[in-house]
Amino acid sequence: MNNTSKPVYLKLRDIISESILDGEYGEGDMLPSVRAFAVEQGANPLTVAKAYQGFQEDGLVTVKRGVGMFVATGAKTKLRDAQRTDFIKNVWPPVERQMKRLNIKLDELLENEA
Amino acid sequence: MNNTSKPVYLKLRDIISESILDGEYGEGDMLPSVRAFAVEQGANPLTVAKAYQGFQEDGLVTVKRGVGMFVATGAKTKLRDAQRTDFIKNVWPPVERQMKRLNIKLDELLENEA
DNA sequence: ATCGCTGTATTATGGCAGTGAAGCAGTATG
DNA sequence: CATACTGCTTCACTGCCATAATACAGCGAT
Repeated sequence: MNNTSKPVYLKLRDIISESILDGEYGEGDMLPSVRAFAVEQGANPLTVAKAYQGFQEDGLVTVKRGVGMFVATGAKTKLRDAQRTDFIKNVWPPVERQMKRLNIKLDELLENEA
Repeated sequence: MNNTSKPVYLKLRDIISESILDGEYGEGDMLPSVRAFAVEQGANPLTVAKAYQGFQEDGLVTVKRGVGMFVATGAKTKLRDAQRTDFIKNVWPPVERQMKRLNIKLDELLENEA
């Protein structure tokens, strides 16, 4: 499948991103600890740490060693902008190319839902 | 990048797919030999063979041992249908989900080209 | 039959990514 | 200081990808 073949740490990264974007974790909130999140997701603590690592490199979370990881100020906006840019630059172009090549119209895609 | 991180044999597979879809290799035409295509693409013959292997398993190419590999009858349609199904089932849904989450409208995407 | 092309199988090697187990290091609280 | 939480570092295992050298097997033309 598409989701099955994806590395765990990337899937975790997506879960966290979505949680922040959806407001489940507001700015200043503490994220679940590495171990807690690992148990919750049935993953290895180290794998969770690897997922978290990317966020702190991007300045989306603030790390207080010995305390926890907190959603940085402006993280939601920053994350949204980054994902929008990535989508428009990297995700959409190949999708559009494939649609053209296969002659898939937007109509066919939008019918499939209410 | 997106293209750089992709395994070589998958990239080769894509190149061949596009060539067939675009009619560069018509039905009945012989595909480049493993060794020739390897030189052309700067890859290893074995890697090319691995790329070709998937096509014969899907019945898209006919193998004449000692002669070469030929585009099967109906391959173009078959390939097109398979890719359309895959696109609609596996590619589009996550794209659409992300567009909703990031509030990206189709208008923004379609402006960027003539 | 021989030569030159075709695809295929075998085995081995190097590199890299993902995952995992244990232990180290920092901080708050008592 | 002791405890219990936090993140983080180190070492090792696994599997996949790519490459390589070599050999084998089928076909066509000379």
